[in-house]
Order: sequence, then C-alpha cells, then structure tokens
Amino acid sequence: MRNFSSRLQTWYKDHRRPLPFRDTQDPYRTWIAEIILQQTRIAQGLPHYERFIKTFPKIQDLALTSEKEVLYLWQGLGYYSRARNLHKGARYIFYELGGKFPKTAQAWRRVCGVGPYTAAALASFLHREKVPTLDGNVFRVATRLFGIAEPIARSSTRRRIEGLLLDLMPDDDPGEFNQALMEFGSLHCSPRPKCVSCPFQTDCYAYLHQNTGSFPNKGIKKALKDRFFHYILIQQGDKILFRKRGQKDIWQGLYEPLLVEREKLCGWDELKSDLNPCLRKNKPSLISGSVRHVLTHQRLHIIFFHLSLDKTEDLNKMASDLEMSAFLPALIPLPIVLGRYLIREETGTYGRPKSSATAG
DNA sequence: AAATCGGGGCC
DNA sequence: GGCCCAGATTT
Repeated sequence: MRNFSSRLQTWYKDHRRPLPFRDTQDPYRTWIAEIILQQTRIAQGLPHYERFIKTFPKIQDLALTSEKEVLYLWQGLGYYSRARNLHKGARYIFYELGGKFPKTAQAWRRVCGVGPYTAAALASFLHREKVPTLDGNVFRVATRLFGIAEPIARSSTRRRIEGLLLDLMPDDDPGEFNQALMEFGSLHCSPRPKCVSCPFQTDCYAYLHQNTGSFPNKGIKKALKDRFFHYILIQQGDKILFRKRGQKDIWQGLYEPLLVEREKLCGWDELKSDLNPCLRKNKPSLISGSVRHVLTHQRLHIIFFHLSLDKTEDLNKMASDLEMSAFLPALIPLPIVLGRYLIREETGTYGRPKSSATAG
C-alpha cells in the first residue's frame, strides 16, 4: 500500500481531538491515562483521570497511599484489578526503579497491569519506539484493510497484524502513527464505518468486497450467567455493616453488606436458614424489589433487606459475630450498583432500592 | 487458547 | 436486547 502513513496523517490533522493526556509528555500522566482507558471509553474515563491526577499528582503520592484509597478513587470505573495493579505498579516504579519510569516496551511490560498494548503505547508515545499499539480500534481497521478473516483472539493473527503494521509505520514518529490509527478506528472506521468519505476506499479489502460487517472476527461469545444476590443491610444510626470481598470473584477488594447468594431469588423466610442465629430474631423492616445489573459475563439479580437496629442493641458484637465491620457507606470503596442504592448524600439516609419489573 | 474481570453509551 | 470500548491476568 502506497503512502498509507502520510494519508493517515493527513486525515489525523483534521480530526485529532485534543485530550488532556494526549498533550503531555509526562510518563506518569500518560501511564495513568492508558491504564484508565483500558476497555473504557474516553468520555467515561476522563473524569476519573482528572481526579487521579489531582489527588495523586506524582508517582510518589500514588506509591505511598493505601490500596483502599486507590480503589475508592477507582469506584465506578470497573475492572478493579486495574486499580490494584496500578498501585502495585506505582510501588514497583517508586521503590524498585527509584522513581525512574521505564523507557522501552520491554521494560514497561514488567510493571503490573501493563500488557502488550499499554507497553507499546507508552514506549511509542514517550520514546518513539517503533512498536504498534494493537487495540480494538486497530484490530478493526487492520482486519478490514487487509481482509484478515482469522479470529483476532489468536496470537498468530495478532503477529500477522503486527508485522503488516510495522511495514506501514514511519521511522520518525511511530507514536503519532499509532495515535492516528486508533483515532481513525474510533471516529471513522468505527463498527458502523463511514466508508463513503474514507480516504482508503481503493485500498480496503472489506470496502471493495462490501463486507465491512464481517471484520474483525471476534469469535463466539458465551451466554450470560444469572446470579441471585440477597444483601442484608444491617444498620444502626448512620453506620452499616460491611465486609471486604475476597479473591476469585467479582469486585475483589471492594466492600459489601452481608450477602447470601442462592440459585434463585428468595424471600426472607427462605433465607433465614443460612443466617447467623444472631439475626434470626429480627425481621427486616424493608424488602426491596429486585435490581438487575449486567456485567461482562454475568447478570446479577439483587434484592436488599434492611435491618434497622435500635440503640439498645450492640452493633459491635453483631459485627464481630458476623466477621464484619461498621462503616459509613460513603467512605469506603463500593461496587457502583451498591453505592447507587446505599448512598443518598443529599439526605444522609440510605435509599430504598427501586423495584424493577423483572421476572427473575 | 479460553475464561474472567465492570460499567456505560449507543443503536 | 446486542455491541463495543485506547486490555490484562489467570487458568
């Protein structure tokens, strides 16, 4: 293909969006932005990026804080392993590398949470290393352009795309090329492409075959698994009992009220058998309808029960019996769906979850 | 290679 | 409802 790079740059000059993380050469800011933007739309990640830079302006600030603070700031962004890895990565760079950021893609790969894409992005943006950034946008553009029908999940397919892109990349500014290609995939060669005004019409396999819909080949995706969560809000005054979620499931490291998971939605009487005896004498003062919350591989159905303890009862003993702790919900990292229903900052009370008309 | 990990915007 | 997003890690 002739002049692909220069024609892409021509397009980019007219369509480049100025973005806060794009107009800096600060490795710390670029790194934070790339982690936040993994599998996250720019519009969604931007407010969190601004908050992160404001709260932790330098690598030292991030390295010296606690994981809980990082998770709290990450609240609502999803894929929380990114937050935990970002924190580990900050400590690695600060303590092991003396606060000096890696300069090559290979060295960046040693930082927790930095995979093939992010290493390529950082090395090419910051140090002009000639290495392609293979993200969702680039896969879409490349498979259409070259007519690559093999599944993009396959490593052989990725190696092939990487080789083809290396041949198109200019030596003088690979980082600019990478950003231009991603921007082109994002704004023009989108899932529903704007082929009528595409500068690569005469080169694109998919356009010439009127076949853009079959690229990229993303394979077959699994069906969602339904899960049924029953949360029991044990409240006294402005505090609720919470427990930190463990490993090997969703929402690692985040906090939640007492949880009973079942194969289907249950009422209070059916639930009691699984409860600590200290709770059986209470009757929930509020039962909500079910809330639906969809994740990548799971559809959660959530019901909230509300136990309001009066002042004569000992919240700390109950917490101890249940291996939980009393917190103000507004001050701990919560899964967004729980925060949405537990926190009503304007009134200082805990909101009643809305019912949803689901059949379960 | 396949499974797992969030949440939101758009059609 | 389905699709996809400036992917990484674990199994």
